[in-house]
Amino acid sequence: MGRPDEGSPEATQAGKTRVRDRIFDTACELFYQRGIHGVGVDAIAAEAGSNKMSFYRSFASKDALVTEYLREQEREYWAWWESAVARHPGEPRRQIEALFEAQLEYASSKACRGCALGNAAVEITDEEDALSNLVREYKERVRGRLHELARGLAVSDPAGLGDALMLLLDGGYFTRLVFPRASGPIAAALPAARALIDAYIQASH
Amino acid sequence: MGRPDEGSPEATQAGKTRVRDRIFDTACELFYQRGIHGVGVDAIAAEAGSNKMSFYRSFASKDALVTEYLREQEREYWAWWESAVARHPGEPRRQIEALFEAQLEYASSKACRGCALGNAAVEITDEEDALSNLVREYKERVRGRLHELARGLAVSDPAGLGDALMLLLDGGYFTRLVFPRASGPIAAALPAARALIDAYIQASH
DNA sequence: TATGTGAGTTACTGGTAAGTAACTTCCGGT
DNA sequence: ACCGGAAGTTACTTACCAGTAACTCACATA
Repeated sequence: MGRPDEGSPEATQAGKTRVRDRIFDTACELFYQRGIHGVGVDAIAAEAGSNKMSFYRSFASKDALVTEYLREQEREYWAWWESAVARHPGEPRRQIEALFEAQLEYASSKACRGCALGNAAVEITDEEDALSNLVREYKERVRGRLHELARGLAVSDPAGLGDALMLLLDGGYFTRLVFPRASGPIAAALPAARALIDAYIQASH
Repeated sequence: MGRPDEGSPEATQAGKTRVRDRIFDTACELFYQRGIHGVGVDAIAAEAGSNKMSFYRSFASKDALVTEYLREQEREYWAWWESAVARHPGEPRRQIEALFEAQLEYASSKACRGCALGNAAVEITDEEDALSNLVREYKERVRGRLHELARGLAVSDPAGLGDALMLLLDGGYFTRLVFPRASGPIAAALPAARALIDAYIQASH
């Protein structure tokens, strides 16, 4: 039945290949596209060419899967961030611009449904929830990184600039849910970021 | 059982007081706080001190209720907008600032859960859906109004400025879901908007 | 007093979702 | 040939949710 290739037959950690991974990848895809509450484990398992029992052999609960999903999204996000930023080491201004360029490029793809973690925050309504904390910590890290980048510029209010950049970034993700591809206001994010940087630099004499 | 007061006993339009309205108000509250998919009609009716049957006497379906909810949210949003803008007629710059001031004030309240319509866009996953169109049209109207305001300023790229302002606004709503009250980046929106306006004006000679 | 209407109550259908039980099948290594 | 584990299958429980049926109650008005 067209099994995918089988790499190392190690029985250690790499042995947990296939089914679990197939299910997980499918879950990530579906959670992102249809929302966490919008897709059940049955649908996930079926879409992965498996079934519910195999699902529960790999995951303790749907909640556990969602947790892993969010962690994976964060991992991918930082990889994306790192790869954008790595092109201009030691040049915070270029790094910020690269982030906005990369965001626009990503937003232009059809599969883009905005920010996975941010979207989750809409669905996760209980603020005491572990998932809520996960999202919160992620957003705080993003904020911290932007503050850091802003601190690399010669501005007197790096926190203000970093926060402003975060608003542009998240505003882009949020509006992308409604405006297809790059037809929405997200296309204005990069020039706005540039203008903001200049303005905050000038305001610092 | 503690019935609320009864005003005009008109049998015309004002006669549809009470239950339907109680249910509707409760629904708006719950949809906003817990999400559209996060609350059932049973819970709404019960919370309104009524029951499911009375609910279905007033609303054709949950979907119909959700539609009305979104329309009501949009109505309230424009009322909010108008009241902020009305304080500075003929002064687009002050009007924009007033919007950001009002947003920050609103975001500082505990009940704030960001943008109701935008949040709905996260939950409504089917782009062909009537609700999707409702949200899309709303966001397009907001964008149009911001373009309009920007056109009132002496800038060569009003669309760019309007879009940038929309990103700040929506970024504020989006991040508000995660950061309590005004502790998040939303506090930086007003100064950033001011800086952007100045920058776009200066860029136009 | 009759009557209609708005509203509450109970109980149901049908569907979907999370999670479990018990069994079978396939396959790789010994 | 045997065994163990990983995966598939069927069927179940429990719970929730949208929507409906049939009935009752309170009451305001003509």
